[in-house]
Amino acid sequence: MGKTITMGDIAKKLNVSTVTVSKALRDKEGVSEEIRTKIKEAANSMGYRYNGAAKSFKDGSTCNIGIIIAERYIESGTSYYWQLYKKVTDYLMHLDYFAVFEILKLDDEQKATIPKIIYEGKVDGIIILGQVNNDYYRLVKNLSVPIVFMDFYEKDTTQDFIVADNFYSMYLLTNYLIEMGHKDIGFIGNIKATSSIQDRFLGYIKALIENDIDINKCMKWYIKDRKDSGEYTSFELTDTLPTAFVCNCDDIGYELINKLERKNYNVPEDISIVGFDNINNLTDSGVGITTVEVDMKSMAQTAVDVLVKRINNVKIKYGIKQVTGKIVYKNSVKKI
Amino acid sequence: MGKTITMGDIAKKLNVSTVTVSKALRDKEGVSEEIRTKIKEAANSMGYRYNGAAKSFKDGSTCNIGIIIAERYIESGTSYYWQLYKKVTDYLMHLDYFAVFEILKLDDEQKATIPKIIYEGKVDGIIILGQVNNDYYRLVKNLSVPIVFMDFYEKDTTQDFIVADNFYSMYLLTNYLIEMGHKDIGFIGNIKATSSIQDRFLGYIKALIENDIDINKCMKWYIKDRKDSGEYTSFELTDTLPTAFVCNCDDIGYELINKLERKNYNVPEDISIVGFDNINNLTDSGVGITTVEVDMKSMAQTAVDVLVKRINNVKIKYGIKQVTGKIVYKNSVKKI
DNA sequence: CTGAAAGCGCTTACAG
DNA sequence: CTGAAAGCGCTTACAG
Repeated sequence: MGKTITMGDIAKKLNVSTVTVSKALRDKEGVSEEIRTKIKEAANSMGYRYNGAAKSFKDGSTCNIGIIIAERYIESGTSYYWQLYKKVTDYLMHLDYFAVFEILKLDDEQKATIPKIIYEGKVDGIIILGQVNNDYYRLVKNLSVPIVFMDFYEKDTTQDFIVADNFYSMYLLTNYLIEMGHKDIGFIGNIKATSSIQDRFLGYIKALIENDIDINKCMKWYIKDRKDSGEYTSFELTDTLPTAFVCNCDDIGYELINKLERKNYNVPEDISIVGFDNINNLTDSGVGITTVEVDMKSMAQTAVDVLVKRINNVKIKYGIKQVTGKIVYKNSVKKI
Repeated sequence: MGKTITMGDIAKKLNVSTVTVSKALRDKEGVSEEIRTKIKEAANSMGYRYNGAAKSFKDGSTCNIGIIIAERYIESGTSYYWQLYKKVTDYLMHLDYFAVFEILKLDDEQKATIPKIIYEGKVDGIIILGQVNNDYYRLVKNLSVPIVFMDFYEKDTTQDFIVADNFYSMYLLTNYLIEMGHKDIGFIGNIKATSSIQDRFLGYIKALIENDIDINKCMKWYIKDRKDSGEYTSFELTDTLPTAFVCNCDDIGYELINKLERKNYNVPEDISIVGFDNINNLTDSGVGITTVEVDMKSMAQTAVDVLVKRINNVKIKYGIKQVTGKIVYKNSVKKI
């Protein structure tokens, strides 16, 4: 291949300065339209290619944001995280940043290996999508670039966490069940697995407490759907059943309906169900789960806005930002 | 923030040369272990951050690959393209490249706007994932960086296309149906929507021809599941039904089973079904569709390998590369 | 093993 | 509107 064409080459050919070429090509002011046109034409015909690295080098910023997602969150075809990832990327581009993607391997997480995008100095900041283990968390939070954590948080007031308002949303949703006459309400999830599940659980408990419902009784219907490590396991129904279940997510909710229907319980006639996430499934029997829809767009924008401010050294408070979701009513709850 | 620490700063502090610092930090030979250690420690304590842009600038390559996916392919939570994207990224990182993601908006596709990653000179090459419209295709294929197209092709022998072996796989799968005694076999898909669907259709037709099955008869059971533009539409069953359906993809296959079950036809007892993609669903009635699993990993690696060769000016032949999939037998076909 | 020198292609700040 | 000069932080190729 021939040698690379630079702005200097165009300048020489047209007998103008490199500065003028730069202004013309990058649509900056300070060039007459006539010369600008001539320069753009020359650039085209000479096969000029803009060198982004030179610019990044010059002004000391890559305009790249790294997005790190642990592999386990994106192994299945369906994943909430892909949608979040997409919305983050969308908004980044809107602000003239680029998304550089890194998949965090289990091994690198456990050994707390420094991310390649950092080691290679590829990005101005990082967004970590989804909870990571403690060692890895400690590694990345001490990195030399700003970082924002999404969809989980730690007890650390000097970092930025963007999460859905799990606690409050599930509190509202459980209250709704109670208003519909339910008092025997189980919970499905593993409250040690993630901060999100735990907070949803606590919102559920708060609603029980406020309504003088016996928590110990309801705990008989606490069913674990995954290991503490987050890995899914198949779960069994309890011997007796409550009149309603709060599921930590819709996926599990639909699985629950399946299990119930096979034992000839119908939803919502026999048992009511609420979930979280608003995945747009329907069972074959036509049941859609009443659920919470997380405002992913707003989460994505908040995360990016915070990160960009950190990069630009805008002083803002550290801490958790909770993004409020909305309840989506379907047909999985019956008034009793 | 203080000023940026450079290799030069470390060098000055330790009374060595910048060259030595560079060698030490980048794990190159030519430094004694003693000095290397000292340099690494100093880098740490001084808060040094490697400047990837400087390196890119210096050696004229960004080590970034752009991945472009049209927004319409990733709007739903579930998408084949996310998995392909993930595998491409995985392999890129394995080769020390980074993935820069760009979502192609419908508007930019229709107006054939130059990709931002190109305009900003961010990448050494591009992979386009999924079929794009003709104007956009013509734009990008004339860009100044190497480009590889995945999951579709055009009649253009001077470009690189990596596709699944749609034709041959569907030919095999249809033959299997015929071996199981089926002669009345319908097809669901829109053969004008994408090259993949069209080729699957042609593989199906080939099997019919070879087995002297009346094509015109089978065409009575050709059902369109989407518009020519690719947008999904809901479809109706034909008045009479064949004994088997070839579905252009599993998603549609599961939708078909749903429709059939609501009309009290059972799969595979009354009607057999085959699909494509091997999405790991099961109907509530416990049916899994016999299908083709595309070797996504191999597709991803092939695409990346070709692109990297183009970037390095390795002379290889242009054209289509078809990656063979495998048939996955489940329980949606009955011998009749 | 160690290092002096040159250069990658842009942009900024300033002068005319 | 136009442009001369300086400099961003590395790495390569070579000499000692």
